Amino acid sequence: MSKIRTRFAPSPTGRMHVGNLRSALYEYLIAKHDGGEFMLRIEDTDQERFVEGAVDIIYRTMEKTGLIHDEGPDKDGGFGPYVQSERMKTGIYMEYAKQLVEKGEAYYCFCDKERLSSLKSEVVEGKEITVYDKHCLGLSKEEIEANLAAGKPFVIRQNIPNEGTTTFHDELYGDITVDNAELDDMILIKSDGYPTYNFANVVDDHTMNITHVVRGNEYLSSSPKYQRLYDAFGWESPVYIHLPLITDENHKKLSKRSGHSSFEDLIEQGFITEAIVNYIALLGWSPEDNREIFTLDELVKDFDYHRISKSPAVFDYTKLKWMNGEYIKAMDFDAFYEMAEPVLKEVLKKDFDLKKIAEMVKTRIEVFPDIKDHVDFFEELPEYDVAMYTHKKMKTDAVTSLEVLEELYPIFEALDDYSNDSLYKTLLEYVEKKGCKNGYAMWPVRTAVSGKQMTPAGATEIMEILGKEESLKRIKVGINKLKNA
RNA sequence: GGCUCCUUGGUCAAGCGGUUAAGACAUCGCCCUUUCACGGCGGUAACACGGGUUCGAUUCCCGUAGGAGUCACCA
Repeated sequence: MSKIRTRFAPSPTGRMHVGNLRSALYEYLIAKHDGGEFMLRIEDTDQERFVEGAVDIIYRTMEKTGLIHDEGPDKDGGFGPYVQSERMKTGIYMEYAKQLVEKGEAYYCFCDKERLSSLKSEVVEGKEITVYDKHCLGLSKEEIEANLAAGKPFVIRQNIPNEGTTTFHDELYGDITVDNAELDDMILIKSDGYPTYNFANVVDDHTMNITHVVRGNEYLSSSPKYQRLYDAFGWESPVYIHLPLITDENHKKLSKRSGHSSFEDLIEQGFITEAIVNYIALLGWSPEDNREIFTLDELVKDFDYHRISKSPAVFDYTKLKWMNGEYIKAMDFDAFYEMAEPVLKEVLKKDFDLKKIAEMVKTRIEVFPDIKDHVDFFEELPEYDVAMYTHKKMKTDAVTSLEVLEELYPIFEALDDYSNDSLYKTLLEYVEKKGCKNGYAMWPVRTAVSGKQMTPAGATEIMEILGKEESLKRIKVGINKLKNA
């Protein structure tokens, strides 16, 4: 068998949807696992939905995620042009459409919007469902010529018989058969001369030698029509691989409303590219072993498309966050700091040792914005409740937070070396003298000095960062709080 | 509504006729500790239902139910 060739064929309409990104990933993986070729084709046949700059988003995302194409608009591999609007200028689509007309597999249609909307239609769940009545199929050659000569706008429709069935084969779903009567005569060429996605897709996949057509499950129901097109042309059909849908927590197709439906959304929310790629690879596919953390190269090596699942997968934001956390923990410190620094600077305006703080926080966050909540107390002591001084494990009242803080205050006041080592030593000495467990001293100090339930470091580490003056000030605040309680 | 697809814990999922039905996230508990967090250990939790086929069904077949997708001069 010849080399596998897959393609990613997005339309430039905005951000990169995670469903699209996963399609691109799988298309890349399927080709690369087999040493094949991965191609990028821009499907911009919809003039109205075209968004300025969207093509750049596509390039940028592909490069960032490492899904490097072998051929594309910017990399000619001999099958160009790779942009459909440019391909159209070569006349390819019209040419093939006319071929179909010759064969009786397609026909000109001059029906206008009014007639179309007067067709028997049914409204189901707010959607209008109309089936074209083949009205123009009955036009004589003369009538067609006359209409064309008169410059009457037209479309070209696929001619699907009302009888019989059509079957196509999907690698994952097997043979799927539908009654032809279910299939509408879809438009191949629009009145503006552009091909529809449906038609351009088939023509391009064939003329660009695509061997494996990998796409979302939402195309499953229109695939029989595409199959008929291949058959009508007498072309060998490609291997079809339809991917299970990615849904939101309500099991509906992931939409923009979810707030994390695009790659850009996720990047803005502080996720790492590698983690995103890794996570979506596992939405609909699993390896033979139990591994979950994969680099792109490792995925290429392990990816067997026969293991792609058929049922839809919920996009689990929580698990993505966990995975992102794993990636952050595995990052080397310099790379981490580079990404953490801007976030730290957002909340920390005073003169702190940011690197030290970054180190504290590295193993505790899942996404970068988490940093803020972990470190904001350094900047300013938050309002906190005295109740935080009572710890559930400190049942005994033998040693109270108040007495600890009051006794410790003068000790810390007398201390000049505010390094963590020195502070810690001092605290331990106190504990020993006092004859209580470490926690009875550590807990109130940490609380006083941070005002937080949860901190990225222990009491003395925090004091070191804060410095003597601020530390004492905060302990004083704590003492007052406890006195007034 | 027609058509098509899907159905293992809350979520991702392994399983492909015989298993104590993996693992991960989440959740809960315990341990550790500068008594939080991080980390370690453990627990709770699933084969949608009903018929077949079979010595034996989570696994194969058929129904039912539920869910989803699709039905554009959008892709």
